[in-house]
Amino acid sequence: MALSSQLRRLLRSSASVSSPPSSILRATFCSSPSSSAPAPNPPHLSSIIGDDTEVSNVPPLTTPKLFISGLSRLTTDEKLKNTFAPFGQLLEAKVIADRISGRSKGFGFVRYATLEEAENARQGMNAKFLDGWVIFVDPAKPRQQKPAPQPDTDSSHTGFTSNKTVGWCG
DNA sequence: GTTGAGCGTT
Repeated sequence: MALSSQLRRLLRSSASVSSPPSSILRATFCSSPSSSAPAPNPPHLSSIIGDDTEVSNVPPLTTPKLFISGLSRLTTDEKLKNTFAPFGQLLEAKVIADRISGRSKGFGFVRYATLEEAENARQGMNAKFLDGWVIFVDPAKPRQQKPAPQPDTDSSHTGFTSNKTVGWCG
């Protein structure tokens, strides 16, 4: 069954999904009654505890491209597109599949026109169900650039190719 | 025929 493996996957990343009990964190900040501590730099508790912002404060996205992970292997591009379409204008929606086997790798990318749409889709579809699997929406990292910039064609015009292997005297 | 870590074929 897919549920068991999904549960295992959820257990792995439970740190970023489950909201930790705030009572424990607040208890940590309770200063001990021992007044021996001079506390030369009293911090503003309001800035530490914060408002209602949970520990996983969602920072604004810096890219309209989103990385969708946890996809079902049956989920395809269109399903992804239809799922993320209501959140904004999709410029791209693709499920990455292995070119050899042709099957999905279980993750994909969606790109919106603006950051707001991406933010909306992220907060709307993160840790939600798609094809029976819990998907995760995260900002995508810039794709691998071109590997070989090819600075110049060396050893083409000089003719100085060290063909002879340098043999170590050792 | 699916068994699950992670960032793409152009």
